[in-house]
Amino acid sequence: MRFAPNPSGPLHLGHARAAVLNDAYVKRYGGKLILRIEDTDPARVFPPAYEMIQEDLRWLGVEVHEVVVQSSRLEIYYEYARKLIEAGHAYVCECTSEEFQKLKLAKKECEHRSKSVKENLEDFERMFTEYKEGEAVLRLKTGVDLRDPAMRDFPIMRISETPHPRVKARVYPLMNFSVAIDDHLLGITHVLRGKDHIVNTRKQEFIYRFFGWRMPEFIHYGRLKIEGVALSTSKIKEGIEAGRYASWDDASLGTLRALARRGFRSEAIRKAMLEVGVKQSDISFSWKNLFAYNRELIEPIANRYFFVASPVEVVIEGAPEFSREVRLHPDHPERGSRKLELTPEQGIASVFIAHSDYEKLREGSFMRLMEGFNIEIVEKGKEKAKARFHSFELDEAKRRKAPLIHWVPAQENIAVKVVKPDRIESGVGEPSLAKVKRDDVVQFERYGFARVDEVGEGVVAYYAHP
RNA sequence: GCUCCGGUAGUGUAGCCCGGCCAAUCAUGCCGGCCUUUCGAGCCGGCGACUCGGGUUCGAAUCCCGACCGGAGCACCA
Repeated sequence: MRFAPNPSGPLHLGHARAAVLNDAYVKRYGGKLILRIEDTDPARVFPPAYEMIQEDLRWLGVEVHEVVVQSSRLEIYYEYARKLIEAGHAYVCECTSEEFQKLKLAKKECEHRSKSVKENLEDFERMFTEYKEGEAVLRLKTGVDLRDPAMRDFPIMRISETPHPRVKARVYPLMNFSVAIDDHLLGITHVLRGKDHIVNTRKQEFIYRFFGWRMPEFIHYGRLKIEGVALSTSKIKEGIEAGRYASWDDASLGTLRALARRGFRSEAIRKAMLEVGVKQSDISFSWKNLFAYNRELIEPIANRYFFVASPVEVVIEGAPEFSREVRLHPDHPERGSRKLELTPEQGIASVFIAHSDYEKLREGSFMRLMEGFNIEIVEKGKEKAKARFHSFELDEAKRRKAPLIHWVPAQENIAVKVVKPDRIESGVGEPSLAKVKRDDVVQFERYGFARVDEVGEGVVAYYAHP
């Protein structure tokens, strides 16, 4: 089998489906998976992508047995093109695409179709020397009166004068030609790809027939619609150049490296893609499903911390001296604990709570600072509230169905920035966050899971999901 | 317009080829409960679908026809 991306950028969720599914078939039934990089359109080649694609596949756990780069195989395509011309199955056409389209729709042959083999062979060589880009293509003689206009004498070789980063060339095979030649020569027995290739499969069938080759088995799966992310590699590239995205792993992108940066595990992505399968109907991919799979994987490893987004100050009168060890993970005492502390001065201490919690408070509200104690709101201002210490007992809070709210001491805390797909949220985190390391996946209680991306003055975390 | 494909709960999926064991599977989601010092995890319960209309048949999610809806392709991109 094969996975055949364009080297126009790193892999995204759409590629992951093709890669994972092909990999899964190979692992299940035995065989070989070839990574074939299809770089026959010099205009769309992004040089770093050759390496990025392989990195992404390794991350995904896709086992590649062989790597083939099409630009290294141009001579092979030329050779088979000549064979086709010699057999009278192809001709060099000088029509412009508009002219040919008109003829094609009218089921009319163009004047170049009736040239002799000799003339065609000569003209083909001229594509390497004389013709300019757009002046000539090599067409396959499939018939101009075929039912499907798309099938009629489609082109298989063209000229591009855009320099190619890997090779010096000007004549390139078109996708349907190089794919058919390679699939056969590389011994591909099963092709698993998106249904946007169904028409291509029928085109490639002509080439197989002309050479008398046996067709591989084809499986086409439907489109994957993913809410809210840009998947088109060319659009992402534009966005990066225009400054809308910081890089290929910008939190708002659907690239695999963006997901990895946010703390997604490749196993979760594999599972989601395997679950989606190879149905030919289109599907709306739901993030919630992927979140659930990922949560299952990271929940056991993510230590808990308090992070307060958009902090608002609450001043507590009569606050007790308070210090307490709390588990880093409720189910894993062996992982140790973190210390929550509050040191009042003259009976007054101040904490930050999240703006979203603050909004729900009223004067007289009774609430509990998680892992701490119960307080009562005395006075609520716009940006600050006054509260009074009430009691220590958790039971009291439960009995009164008080909200349990996470908090951070106002005097001692760490600046935290959480980068989410749609915005960056700033806030403060508890002092023990000083101990987290880059790449740790943590859970900010009552907020969500995130991966630590940067530690220094403060902490920068990339948000994964709730 | 032309060529081709597909339609099972909010989402994904099993079942369809080989009709009965399907008043339809599993997961996720949502709602509720228990537990828990998270809106997390776990446990328990609930919600929720065969697009519609004909036909064949003793019997249809499954076979046939039509309608409707959705999608893909019709490039000198892959």
